Amino acid sequence: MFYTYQMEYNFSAFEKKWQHYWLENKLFASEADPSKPKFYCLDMFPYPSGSGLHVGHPEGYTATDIVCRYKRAKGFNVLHPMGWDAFGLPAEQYAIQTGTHPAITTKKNCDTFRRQIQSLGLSYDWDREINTTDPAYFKWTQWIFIRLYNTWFDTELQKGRPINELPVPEAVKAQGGEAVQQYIASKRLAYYDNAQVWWCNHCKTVCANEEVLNDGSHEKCGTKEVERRFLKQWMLRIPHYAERLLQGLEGLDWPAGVKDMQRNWIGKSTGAEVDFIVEGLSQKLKVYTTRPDTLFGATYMVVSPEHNLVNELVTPENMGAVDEYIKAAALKSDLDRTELAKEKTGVFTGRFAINPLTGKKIPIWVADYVLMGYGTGAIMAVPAHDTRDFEFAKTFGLPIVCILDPESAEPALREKVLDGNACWTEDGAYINSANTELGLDINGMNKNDGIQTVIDWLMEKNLGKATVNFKIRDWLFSRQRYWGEPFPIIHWEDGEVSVVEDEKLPVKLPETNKYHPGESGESPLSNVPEWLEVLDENGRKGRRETNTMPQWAGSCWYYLRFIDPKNDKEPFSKAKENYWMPVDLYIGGAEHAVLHLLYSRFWHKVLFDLGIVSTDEPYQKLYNQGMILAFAYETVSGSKVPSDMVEEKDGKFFHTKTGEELKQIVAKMSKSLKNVVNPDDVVAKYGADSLRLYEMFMGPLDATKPWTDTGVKGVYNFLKRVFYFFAEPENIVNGEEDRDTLKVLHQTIQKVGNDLEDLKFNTAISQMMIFTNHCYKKGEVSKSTAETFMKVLAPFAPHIADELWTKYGNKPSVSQQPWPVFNKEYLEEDTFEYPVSFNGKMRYKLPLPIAMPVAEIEKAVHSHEMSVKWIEGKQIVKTIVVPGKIINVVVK
RNA sequence: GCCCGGGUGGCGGAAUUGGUAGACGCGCUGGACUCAAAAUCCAGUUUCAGCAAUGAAGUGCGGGUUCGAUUCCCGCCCCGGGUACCA
Repeated sequence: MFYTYQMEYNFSAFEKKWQHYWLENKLFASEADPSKPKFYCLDMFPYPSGSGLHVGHPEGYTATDIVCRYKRAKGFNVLHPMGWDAFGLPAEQYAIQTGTHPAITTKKNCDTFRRQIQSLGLSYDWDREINTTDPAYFKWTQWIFIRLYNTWFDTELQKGRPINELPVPEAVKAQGGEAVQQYIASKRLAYYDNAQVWWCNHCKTVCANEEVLNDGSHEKCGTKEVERRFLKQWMLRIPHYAERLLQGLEGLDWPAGVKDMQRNWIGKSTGAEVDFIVEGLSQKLKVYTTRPDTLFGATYMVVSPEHNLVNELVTPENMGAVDEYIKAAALKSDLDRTELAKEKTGVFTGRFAINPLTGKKIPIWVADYVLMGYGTGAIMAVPAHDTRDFEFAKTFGLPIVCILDPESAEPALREKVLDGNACWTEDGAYINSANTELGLDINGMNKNDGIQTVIDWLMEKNLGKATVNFKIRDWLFSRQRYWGEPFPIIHWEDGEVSVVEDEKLPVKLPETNKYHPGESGESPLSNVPEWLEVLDENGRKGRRETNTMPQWAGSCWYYLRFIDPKNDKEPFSKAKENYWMPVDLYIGGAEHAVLHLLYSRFWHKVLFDLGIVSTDEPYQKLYNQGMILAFAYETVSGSKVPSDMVEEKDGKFFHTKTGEELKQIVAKMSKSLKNVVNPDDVVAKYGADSLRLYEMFMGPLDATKPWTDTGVKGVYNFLKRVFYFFAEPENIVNGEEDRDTLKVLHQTIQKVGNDLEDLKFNTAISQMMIFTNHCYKKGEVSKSTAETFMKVLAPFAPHIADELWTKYGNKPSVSQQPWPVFNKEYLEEDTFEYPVSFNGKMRYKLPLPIAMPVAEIEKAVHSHEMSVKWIEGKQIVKTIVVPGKIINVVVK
């Protein structure tokens, strides 16, 4: 049925209708079907906060939704799920304040999020919705933890293996059962140990290294109340997978920046370990260096204050000073150490080591610029060629010996370096680097050859060996909180630690009304004796682990559960996993570039090694959506002014109270600036299609961009124009389509399709606007053209597309129609309007047959009346003709 | 400091492998419709000069390669993100 009069674009009259239709008819439900190509498209599932959706969420969700709708039209079997990463602190803090159980808050927040997401017309398969706080879900999180606990990493095979395959050395076996257990524990990927950890006094919990920002604040709460504590904690040996995690990046279609960040975080470095003889001590001092080639220039050594040889190294007369220094260093946090990086501190131990190459005595110092957690916690210092050592040597007047001539440096700098008055870390030619007695001479060599030669020599003389080091540390995996997955672990009174059997999972959270964590790191779970205390069949007493898992746990494997979310026999069916994995497109914020994505890759690789999943990597293509910002206002002095205190006059901004002129800036949306945009309001005012379209039209998906209400109005106008034109029966005619219209239509089919493959939504929308503008100029199009356009528009604005599609007498839904095939014939032209340039400047345009030979084109250009004034009095040097592109005449 | 991005009209942003700079949208200006307004439609809109035709300049700055550079190379400046004594 056609409209018989021009109707308003009354989106609210049909958006809800179509959303219900899609949902009720399960249009977007998908089942594994090996006969069809699959496409697994995933959003980073949200933490359902109490404040609801903000406009940043729909950005990524709309992008994936458009891709999914497009891929379905292209014949793919699409998996597109949504769920909730619902463990976390806010619900628990709320519980502490109000006594409301976090499960209640969480459910309410999830309901809000679901309602908001559904109001955007996103094509999720809601039958697959999951929630990390659901025992039916975290049963399997616990199950995976047990797998981690029961896995060791075989360095030789570079592969995780079941713990029962771990070869135990005879020497350990000889020491008895306890030693064997300890040995096994030392190899498990999950282990329980005393660790120096970050403790947040505000959150009353420990946090991962990764969660402490470099300004010393806690990522989760923003306070700077973090400090070091020693606590018994669960740790995961992610460094065992460092090399695999690094190598795995190679084949992934990820933003280069994210790969770089992961590489930096893993922090692989190659170098050598070198043993130094210490005067008057039987133990040798082992250092790690990436520059073994500079051994000739090592003039002193430094051990970190926590080094286990410090007490042996320090001589009686230096004991007092060293003790004092170590105590002071222990009180400093890593942050303090870093902040004071400008001024190096340290103290002499009184002991000397021998430089194996020069034979000279070199002093051993203790200094906190050497960290215990990296390498061996001791270094050889080469002040001439390491900036940190140089600063230290300058501060304490230690000798600086240049052993690498900076040939490429400017003469003045080179002079200073040679004299030991400047530091040089680049390449050059070695000097003072030979010891003929020991058979080593690298003088004249460059850095690369020098490093290799010295390493070979060290190996040969048994003084050291080539070594690889990683920055990445063990992952602190427990939190002293209530609202998290309980560990499936029991500590028995006899000291044994055991995991809960698979059949007894999940270990659920107990009911309690005391959510307060203890002052000294006991979890709220330790206040629930009936849950805490257990007995085994022999009457042995045990206590459950009271820590809970960090929020990262649930998100480490959720993409796998989406594949088979209702399975209560196993985490997911092997066959389905085999069909759907890997995730083909994963879109989310760049803030997860390291933590979530690295943790998740780690778990996945373990599961892969154990044969539980079929791919080595979980996410094939990753894309980060940019942040959506808002305009904000500040005074000349830089203080921010809330948006409701600002008025605009002639493009300038003024304070409503003081009249002061204000500067418009771009900032994050915040309650205090009163510039937060709520998607619900946008949907109410302009409709879901407008919100979707605007989010995509703002700019490239990965760009950071400011929200403007006039921008929303822009795409809303576009949709109105679409509606007015395509809902008007007089505009839609029967019969053959006009050639011009076919051309623009097929350009649009092609451009939109290509842009979607590249995630270039903004230019795709622009092309649809061009098509619509063309239709207005023409005044009418054929029914077939209108229907084709609806198929192209449908992924972006599915409600209006289905509304118009059915008005043409078609059965719903247009989203089940195949993507239109573009026909190249319509795009071909027999003439091309050449831009004619003289010396590279475009001067006029000349339409010529596309098939015209180059020689004739030249003739036509040279003889053209417009060319006269550019050629007159000059000589034509040459004429460049690129057929179908440009003509450039070079004159002199 | 180091590693990634990015600087294009009044604004958001377009420009295959180097080939018409400013698509599309916002805003603005003018016109149509209207008693009027809103809505809608049509036209114009990089800057400067000119009534116009047209000309000159122009993609952060300075050089270079090229018939031709937003695109490639060298040296800077600014903005955003990450990271930071990792030997």
